[in-house]
Amino acid sequence: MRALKERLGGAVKTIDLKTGETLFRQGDAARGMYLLETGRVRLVRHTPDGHQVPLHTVSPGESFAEASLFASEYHCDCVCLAAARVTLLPSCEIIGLLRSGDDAGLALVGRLAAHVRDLRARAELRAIRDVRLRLLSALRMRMDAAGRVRLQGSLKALAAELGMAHETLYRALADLQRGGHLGRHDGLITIRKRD
Amino acid sequence: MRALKERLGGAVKTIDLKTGETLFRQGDAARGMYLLETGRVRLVRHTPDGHQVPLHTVSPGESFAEASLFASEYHCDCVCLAAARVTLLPSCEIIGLLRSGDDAGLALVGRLAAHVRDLRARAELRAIRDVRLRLLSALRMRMDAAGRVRLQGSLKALAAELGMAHETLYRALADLQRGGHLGRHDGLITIRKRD
DNA sequence: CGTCACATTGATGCCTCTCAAAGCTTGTGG
DNA sequence: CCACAAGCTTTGAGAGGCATCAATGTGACG
Repeated sequence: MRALKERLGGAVKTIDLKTGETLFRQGDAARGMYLLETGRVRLVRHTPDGHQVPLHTVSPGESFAEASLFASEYHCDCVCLAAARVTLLPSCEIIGLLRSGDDAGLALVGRLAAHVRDLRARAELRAIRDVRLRLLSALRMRMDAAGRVRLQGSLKALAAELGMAHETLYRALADLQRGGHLGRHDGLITIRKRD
Repeated sequence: MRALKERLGGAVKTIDLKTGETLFRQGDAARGMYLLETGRVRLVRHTPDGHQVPLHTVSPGESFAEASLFASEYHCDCVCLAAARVTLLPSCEIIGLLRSGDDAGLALVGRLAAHVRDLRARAELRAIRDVRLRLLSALRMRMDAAGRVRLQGSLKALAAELGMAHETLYRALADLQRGGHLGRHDGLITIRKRD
């Protein structure tokens, strides 16, 4: 990501957004893809009858609007949820990079492919109905070889990511602990092996 | 798509599948991406608790398993829904094409980007808890300018895609119809405008 | 004409959301 | 150094919604 930005050098452009501001609208000519440096933005699509369909909420460090690299116009609105700084990577520069066969371009393709895999993994996780199994699967995906998980953020944030109420997550965690599936010690979760 | 195949020339390989056959399974060594010539195949992941997560249903002319280009093994199953003919495009050939900056490689990147967009849209849909709203949003995303939706597959398949029991979808559809949100006539669904 | 998959509706039970309250941790300001 | 606020963690009780089981109707297809 950084490499891509550096490779493009002066062609990138930094934009600051205030809460509620719109970066681009559905139908606007596509200028390129973006990197979210700080803050939070949301991609929203409008249906013909005026309703809104939220597509994605972007967190810092993520790229977004990659699909617009190959489109003539944006297919959704991008609105700012919390004061943000974004970097614009112009389509033509990116495409030039790809056309040149530059490694940074190849790396971008790899990231896109990884993105697809990651999104599919999340879809799988969310499809698990039972919250205990869902939580356990999520933890298994994050654990090291010894079965230990050190959570990055709060349990509450994890609950939101897994699509459950935070109370439900606490209860599920307690249940799994009672059932001997995992142990907890000051923020470190240890997952017991199962067959 | 055709361009990609022609560019690779003799490196491609044609495979015929019967209904129910499996092209590859989760964990198989990745050989490359595929092009669906005729028929229909589906990408499916299996969750630990035995549920299926349909990731994507491929129609003729589409490419699939692009993400496996940069992975050592496939991360989902590919099963044949209707007798199909597919073309295998080996990873190493494709990567060579990308490195050369060929237009066909560029088009591939565009498809990957579109895939990301599609998966995000699905994720956002599944995040809607109320089944009626979820169904309505899904229909809104598929309707034309006049608010009409002609479903591709069965309602049962749509239910699986939206992550709900098929009975629940029928009931939700009936509810929405009773509430005047939509109308149905021999397979065609018309969505009423709302303020 | 039988079989199979989809479509539809009913009844029931459980799981998760929601509201509520209390303990715990962290940070901040007086 | 204390007191207070704010956010996370945890547990309880209740209500509602969706999955599940079950049964029937329907259309396609061989």
